[in-house]
Amino acid sequence: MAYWLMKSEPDETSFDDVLAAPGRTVSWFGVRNYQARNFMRDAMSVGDGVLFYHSSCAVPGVAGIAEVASGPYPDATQFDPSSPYHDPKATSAHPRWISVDVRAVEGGRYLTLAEMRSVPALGDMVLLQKGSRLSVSPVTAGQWNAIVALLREGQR
DNA sequence: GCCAACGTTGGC
DNA sequence: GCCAACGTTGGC
Repeated sequence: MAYWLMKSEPDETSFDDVLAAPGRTVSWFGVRNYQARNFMRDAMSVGDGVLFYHSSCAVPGVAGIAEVASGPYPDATQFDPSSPYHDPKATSAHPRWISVDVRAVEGGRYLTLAEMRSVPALGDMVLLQKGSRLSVSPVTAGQWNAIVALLREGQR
């Protein structure tokens, strides 16, 4: 079992939006970076743990725990000329970008990026490296356990 | 809104 | 295949 951190802009899709979605599941579309795509296509498995991260917002941080709920399939928005994620070089015969389904598992308190930076056990996280801007990044088991413990602090 | 860092594009 | 120019990301 592997662990991942996936970034979403909460104005577009927040963790609460996923909790409210049918089956608590959404399609993760719009990834347009090859490294992030390759993680999703080649390394993710159904059941992998996902830290749901809110980016490009007033207070970035981890909003909850989710899981990978499907294998990879073509991202429909790449074929849609009216979508901001449209890719004119992608065809249905040769799709370039993929999606996976993500299911919300558990909320928690909001763990801010600033707090994550203060936790020594998280110092090696890909997310926290200088210049890192991958929208999908791997998380080690140790990092995962530390973050899950922090998310559960003060929760009933 | 700024800007550092990174990724992509395209001329050569 | 190099690399300058440009575009994007994302925290602050």
